[in-house]
Amino acid sequence: MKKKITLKQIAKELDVSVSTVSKALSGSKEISEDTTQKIQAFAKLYNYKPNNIALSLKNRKTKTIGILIPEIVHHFFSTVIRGIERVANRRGYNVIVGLSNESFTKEIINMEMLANGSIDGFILSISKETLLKQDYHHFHATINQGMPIVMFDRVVDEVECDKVIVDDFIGAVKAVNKLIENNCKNVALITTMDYVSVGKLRTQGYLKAFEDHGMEANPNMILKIDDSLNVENHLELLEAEIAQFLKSNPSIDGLFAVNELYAVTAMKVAKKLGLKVPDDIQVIGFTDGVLSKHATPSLTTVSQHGQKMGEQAANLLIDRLEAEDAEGQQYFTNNDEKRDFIKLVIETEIIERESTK
Amino acid sequence: MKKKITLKQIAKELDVSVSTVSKALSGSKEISEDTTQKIQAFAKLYNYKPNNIALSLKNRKTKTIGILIPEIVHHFFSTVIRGIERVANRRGYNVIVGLSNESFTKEIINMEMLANGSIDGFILSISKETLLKQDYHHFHATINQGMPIVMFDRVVDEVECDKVIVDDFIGAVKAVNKLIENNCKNVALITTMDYVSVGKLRTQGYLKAFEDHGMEANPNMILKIDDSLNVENHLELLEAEIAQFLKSNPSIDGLFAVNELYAVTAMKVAKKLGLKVPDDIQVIGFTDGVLSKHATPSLTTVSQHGQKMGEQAANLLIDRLEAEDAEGQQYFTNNDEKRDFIKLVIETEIIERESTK
DNA sequence: ATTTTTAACGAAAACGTTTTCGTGTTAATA
DNA sequence: TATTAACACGAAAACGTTTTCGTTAAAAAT
Repeated sequence: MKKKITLKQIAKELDVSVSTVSKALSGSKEISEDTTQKIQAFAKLYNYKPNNIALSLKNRKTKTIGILIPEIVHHFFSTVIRGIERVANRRGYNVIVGLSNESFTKEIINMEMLANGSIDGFILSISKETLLKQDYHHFHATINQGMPIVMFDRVVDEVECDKVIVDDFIGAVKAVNKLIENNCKNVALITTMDYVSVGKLRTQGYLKAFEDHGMEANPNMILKIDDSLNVENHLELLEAEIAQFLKSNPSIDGLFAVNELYAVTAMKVAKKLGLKVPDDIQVIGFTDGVLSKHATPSLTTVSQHGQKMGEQAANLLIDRLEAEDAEGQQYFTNNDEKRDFIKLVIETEIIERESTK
Repeated sequence: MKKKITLKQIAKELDVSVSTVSKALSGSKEISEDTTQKIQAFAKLYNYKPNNIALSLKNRKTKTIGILIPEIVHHFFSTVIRGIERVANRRGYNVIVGLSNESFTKEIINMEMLANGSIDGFILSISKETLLKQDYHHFHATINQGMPIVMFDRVVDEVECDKVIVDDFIGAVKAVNKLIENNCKNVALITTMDYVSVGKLRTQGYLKAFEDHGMEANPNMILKIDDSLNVENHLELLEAEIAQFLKSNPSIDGLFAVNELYAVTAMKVAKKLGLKVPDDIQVIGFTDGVLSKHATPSLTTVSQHGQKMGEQAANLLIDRLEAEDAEGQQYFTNNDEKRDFIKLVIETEIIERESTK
């Protein structure tokens, strides 16, 4: 068991100083060719690699970025992570993951755990509980400590930072427009409670589409699901609620759901009620995940391009980190002139499949 | 923008030495009550938190564990991560994630990137390409450097380390047994190429079940999919292959697939061919993911308990890390008496749904 | 009154790097 | 020959901690 070798050990072994070894390895021409060769050979032989922690301490930057998301067993979030990891890796960064589990407290604990030097910046999506409480002090606190944050998907105006979101509003408009143009006379909506910002926006998009067509939305055609109780484990409840909804609104011939689970479940329920998809009822969901792709019939969805979101978020963060860097060199500044924060909007795209005509 | 405060700054501010501050904060009774109080108050006021990197360097351990998996947009792997994160967090560890993307090279790069001090140990699942190449030198190398590895799911005998796997073999046997006992006369198998160890084991389980029932397996009833080309993006190909398979074997009335995608796709194809599930053909998959749960009909599957695997893996790793620790204290040893490596087997469980009778 | 103990604190090393600034030797210049 | 320049290297500081070992002054014991 050969423990990793350090500069000091190389130095002792070769009877030179630590500084000489360091310089030789970085190819400084301060060191003679002979010694350089000797040292490099030795280092290669013992597979020397500089210790990351020591470098982090010295450089006061860790080259790792922290991801903080509500849940990882979730197609959308995992695609975002994949996107982040991709550009992070390409740009020489590592990625450390924290899970809030939709809990306010766990979000805070995780942030504090990571904010103490372990990472250079955050990429996060706010937990539902935090959204509900509207308590954002922990975000402000870490930003004030000089640690940049990039928020994605579930963002909030109260926090000043870079953001990357999907145009939930327009996406919803497009989806509902499509249904209306496909000759649906009664387009219903299945959505979440309003405190989840994205649910709210998608609902507004639904309403806007009606308005654009000079139609009036019927409140009875809107089903709000309370997903405070974990839906995944209470599928029957969800199904029952949707069945009830569909039965009491038999005229529904088009359906827009704010996530794919609702959409797929609705299709399932519709089929059980003897409705044909898409002949009797057309369905569009939001979030293009596995379910949409593999459902029967496969589901037309509004794609969020999670991976792209992740990539953009990572680029935003790293850009800012490296800008700070360069800046710090020049004038050691407390320039409080508010730097502009960027809000990137990723365009949605409707992926047409079998659940619409 | 208040940058994080350090011991040194506190010391200067309060006109004491750094050591005094450190001791006071840790409640050492070497320091008088007065000064302790003063220092603690000041520290709390400025929200002092020790710098993790500095601690890591000093203690020569980072309290973070590295996860290296082939893919993250994958229900099984993300449940495993969730499990790891759960116990890691509970036991005071962080989690850093690397993605190999099923690539041998990326696996190596990622390992090297993390092995240089960033983490205390690995939890990983081997990439397909590595499995194919059968080149495990990078695992041996990092183990030799004294960094423990725990492998899960895709493991390999050639590497000596802790492992946690699912009883793929028995799981498959159970599944096929169930089909046979449900009166299927011709149970088919859809599997992967043999180099993916789990696919191989599940195939063997299929064969064993036949043997147990005194039946002979028919090679024509086994479809081996070459998933070297990314199946997710070539769904039509997969469907075509399965359709061809089902058509040329019309007697099939039971089907076991080594993953849920194959199973769900097979159900889809079967339905298109006019077969009723489960009346004409019963289907069981492996891996209990979203697809299984939400397919219509919902899919009976062999559950792998990914979260549990993750939890166990994390516990194994941390146990070993902390054992090393305690040991290192006592005798500064190169005790090469081989420490026993543990291989945990997580029991599978058949989750019955609508695709079987 | 002298020695010993105790209390309260500080100096310095160590973890593994990089980098700045010397410093001594040799070679080139005046 | 005396001065300067170039070369090759080492010492030390710094990043932020913790911990060991002094050290000083006061309190206790002799």
